[in-house]
Amino acid sequence: MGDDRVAPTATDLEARHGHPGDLWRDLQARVQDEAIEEFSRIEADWLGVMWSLDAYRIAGVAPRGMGKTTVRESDRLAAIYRTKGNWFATLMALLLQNRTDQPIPPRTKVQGMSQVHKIDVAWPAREEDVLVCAATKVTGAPAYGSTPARSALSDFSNRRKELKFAAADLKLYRGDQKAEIEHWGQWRARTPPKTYFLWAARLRIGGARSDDDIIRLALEAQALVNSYLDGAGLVAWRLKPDGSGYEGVALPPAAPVSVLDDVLTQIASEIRVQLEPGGAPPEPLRPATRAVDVTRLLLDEEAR
DNA sequence: CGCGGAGTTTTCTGCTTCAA
DNA sequence: TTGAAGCAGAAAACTCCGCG
Repeated sequence: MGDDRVAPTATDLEARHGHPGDLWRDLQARVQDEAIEEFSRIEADWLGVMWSLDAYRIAGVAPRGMGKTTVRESDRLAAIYRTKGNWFATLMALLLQNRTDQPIPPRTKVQGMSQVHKIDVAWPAREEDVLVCAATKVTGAPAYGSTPARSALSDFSNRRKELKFAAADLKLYRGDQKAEIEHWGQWRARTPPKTYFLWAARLRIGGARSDDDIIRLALEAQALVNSYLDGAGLVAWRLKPDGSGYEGVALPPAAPVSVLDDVLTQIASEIRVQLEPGGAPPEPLRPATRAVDVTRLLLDEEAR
């Protein structure tokens, strides 16, 4: 994509790279219709969606028929681009639904100790006393215009804090009355919900800035597992050497975290273990007392 | 009681700023 | 140069409310 070339139009982009919204719809339909359970079976499709979306971003063109036309095109494109995280969350929920035969709607509200969280993947599908949670993230973006490529690790410190807070707040919801003095690691391991992190990352290669190293990503994910979470899975991709598309990047054999499908398997088996003999999820356990009266907090906030 | 539109809240990724 | 912190702006989800 030389700078001296005339900027491609939406028609050019669609002919060469497909339409990201259509590709996403097709992928979603395929996962549902074929009851697909493994991400590896659709990884190429996912990379195709990402490739198409990134092509539009690089060209500064908003995909046809997406977003509101009243919004300026650059803003609309940016907003559409930000939805890729929702697409990935939806995809993970669908795969897990197919693996468990349990309804798993994406982005459900779940009550934590101090506030309600919106959790990408939660089971059972209810607001209280959820037993299995997974947060998903999509990070990394190509360079466009004068903006340099964004590293897959950019902003990770913030995302990390959100993940830690959500995990701890959800576990604190039950308001454990035993209040025994015990090691943090033991408490978090035995206190529901189980929490997982599913990370999709576009690795930055070449250019003025340094490459993204998949080992670094894996170490960051592992640090979360060591301190807060029950598992983390990673899928990473990068530009093909000939620039014709994206290719998956394999985790090194000794990598501290797992590939996505391994963690999906882990989550699915955790769900299966907790199912009642009849195939229903256990009844929610309501805390006798809430450590924080959320209603009061909201009122205080509004009264400002 | 259900429907639909308007308004509000939450969440998303990435940009800017600042300091070490 | 790098990373922490805060913010931006739109989409999606949710809530509210009037109406028949």
